[in-house]
Amino acid sequence: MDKIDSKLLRLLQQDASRTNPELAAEVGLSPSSCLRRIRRLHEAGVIDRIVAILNPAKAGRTMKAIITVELERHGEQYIRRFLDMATREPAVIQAYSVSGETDAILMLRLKDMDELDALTERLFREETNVARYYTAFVIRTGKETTEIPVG
Amino acid sequence: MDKIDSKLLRLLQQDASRTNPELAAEVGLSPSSCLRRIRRLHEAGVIDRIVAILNPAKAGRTMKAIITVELERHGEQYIRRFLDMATREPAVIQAYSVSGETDAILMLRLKDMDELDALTERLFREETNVARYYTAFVIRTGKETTEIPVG
DNA sequence: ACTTCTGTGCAATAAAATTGCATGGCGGCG
DNA sequence: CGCCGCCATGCAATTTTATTGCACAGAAGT
Repeated sequence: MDKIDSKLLRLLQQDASRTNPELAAEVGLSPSSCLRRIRRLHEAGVIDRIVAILNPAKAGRTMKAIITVELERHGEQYIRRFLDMATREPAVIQAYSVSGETDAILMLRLKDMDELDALTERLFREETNVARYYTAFVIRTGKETTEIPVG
Repeated sequence: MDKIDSKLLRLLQQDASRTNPELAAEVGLSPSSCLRRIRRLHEAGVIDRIVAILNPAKAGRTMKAIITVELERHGEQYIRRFLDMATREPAVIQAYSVSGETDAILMLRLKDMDELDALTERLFREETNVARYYTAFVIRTGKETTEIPVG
């Protein structure tokens, strides 16, 4: 993981559609060497995967909501059960168990209110062990990146 | 946006490193047609970008934290100012202004506690107009996808 | 029924990815 | 201090993929 690797990671996190010769030129290597480094980063698991990021509005998912959840019983197995249930929902794009007052935080990507209604109905009925939950709607997105600082 | 487009979007959201001939076979099209569809999705902005997703642990950013923020003065311009400031922090990977009790929610990707300390020092000093903030550390990640449900 | 538009497959061409091989730098060891 | 081995690099050859022109077929509209 030298300087060149870091630069490659930064570039690929910003735009992985670039061709190898382009990347090679950017970091000052020959295409073959550059390719081998990228492959090595893949194999080492530093690069987990390459994905397409959609424009939510144009993909028909305009609403975003963040729900903080407090459970009734806080045992590890209960939290796990709730997280598993939340994870199965396609609209849930992030699901975490967290420290502090709240037990879990969910990030949702929704089409409309009806979808939220149906989802909360499924996740927060009595037998799901949820004591309280707070729904916050995203008004403005200041930043939303998949980029992790490297180096 | 027919069935084939949706399938392409699903596939590309899961793995955009696939070659065009592979994708074409998956959706039952010739490579050239498939490529043209993908290009069209790009041009239409449905596909925003192609990025590499790193393994946070292997990239040296193991900690994740979520901070909910309440501002002292809630005016639009204050919220905007705070969001802008948060956005400039590389460790902040998501920054939203939200409805409800809290004004903003930040998602952080951190190397260690020192980094968090330094960051809170910068973001939550007196003149930043923050009344209260709650830091929740992510204990377990149940789900974390960039995939938006399509179709 | 005719025209038009749009998407498709095929084939040719250009570009990129992949691999073998030889070279050179760098660190460890004698 | 010099020798040896290791690893990354660049070059070149080969395979694979991306790209584009072209003609055709189906759907929609006139």
